[in-house]
Amino acid sequence: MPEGHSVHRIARQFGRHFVGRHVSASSPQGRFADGAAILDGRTMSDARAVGKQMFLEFDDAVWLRVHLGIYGAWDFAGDVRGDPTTRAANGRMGQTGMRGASDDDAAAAPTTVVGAHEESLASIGAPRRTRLRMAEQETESAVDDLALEGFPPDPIGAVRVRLLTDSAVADLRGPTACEVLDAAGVQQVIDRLGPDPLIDDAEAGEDRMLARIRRRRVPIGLLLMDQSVVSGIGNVYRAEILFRARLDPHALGADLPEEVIRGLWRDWRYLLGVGVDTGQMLTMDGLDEEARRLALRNRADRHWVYKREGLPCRLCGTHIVMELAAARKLYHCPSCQV
DNA sequence: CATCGATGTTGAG
DNA sequence: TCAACCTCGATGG
Repeated sequence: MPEGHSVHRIARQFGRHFVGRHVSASSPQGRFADGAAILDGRTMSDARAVGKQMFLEFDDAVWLRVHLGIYGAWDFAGDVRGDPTTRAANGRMGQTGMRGASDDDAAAAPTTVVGAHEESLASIGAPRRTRLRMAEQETESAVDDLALEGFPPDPIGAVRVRLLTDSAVADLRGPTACEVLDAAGVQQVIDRLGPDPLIDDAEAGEDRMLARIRRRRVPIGLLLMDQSVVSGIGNVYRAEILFRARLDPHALGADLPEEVIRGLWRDWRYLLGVGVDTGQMLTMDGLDEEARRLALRNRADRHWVYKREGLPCRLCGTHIVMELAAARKLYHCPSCQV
């Protein structure tokens, strides 16, 4: 459910708090008991994201591949304070913003309350925990509850995998993929993926995406979602990138001018960077500051076209159109995007 | 309480 | 092309 930016942030979180640490692995839910047994007791040696795929490496080149799919979520807790990425990785990464528990929500959580309480918890030697699910829960009582909880906290819900160090815990629930692989298996997965702006060299990645789009007589709206064409773009970024390019989703890849395709790659690279830095899918930087502030206030209405079916286009007033494309909702402005 | 839907992918037909 | 997978907050009764 998270698009590429979230997965990169999760990998960063593992890199900061788990890599180099001895890890206890378990499957509280039971569905990954065999895999957890393989990982248990090893030291994590690397954490990498490619597009929406994440790979955690353990001793002896044993890898865990995780794909969150549409429901999946990592829930971090423990001594992870002082980490600028913490709040983004906290909470249920991957839930929709509408349901209040996305990385966007977590990233938007006020930092003052959290910091103050963590400070006091540390000073009394109590277990520290920074699981914060949504800004709305950051009340006095909610934080007091945190203080009463021990470490590690009991798993909440159906936890497929729990990775635990002496001071941090990560719970995985609802992934579409969760499997142990060897190095060759990891390479096989990566080989099937298109370029990722945060992994591939800028020029080489751009050329690769260009080549993969130009030889296909397939609508660009579908190609951007194809992870073998370019990695990490999901339904939100697809709609927003196409609007930002004023590009008709139905235009065929093979018909697009080279410079247009290169522009798509560069915009994706830019948006991904912003997303990784902020934990939010900020796609409206073209708006004037006041309009942007108003739009961001309501998280259900913070994009150019995504989920804005029937609403007036922010630029021309034409009703935004939604259609199903390959069973996914595709939004665009029929007037601006030609 | 039941049902719906979601930032996704796979594989059967 | 479409159902299945999988989880849970939101929604409606």
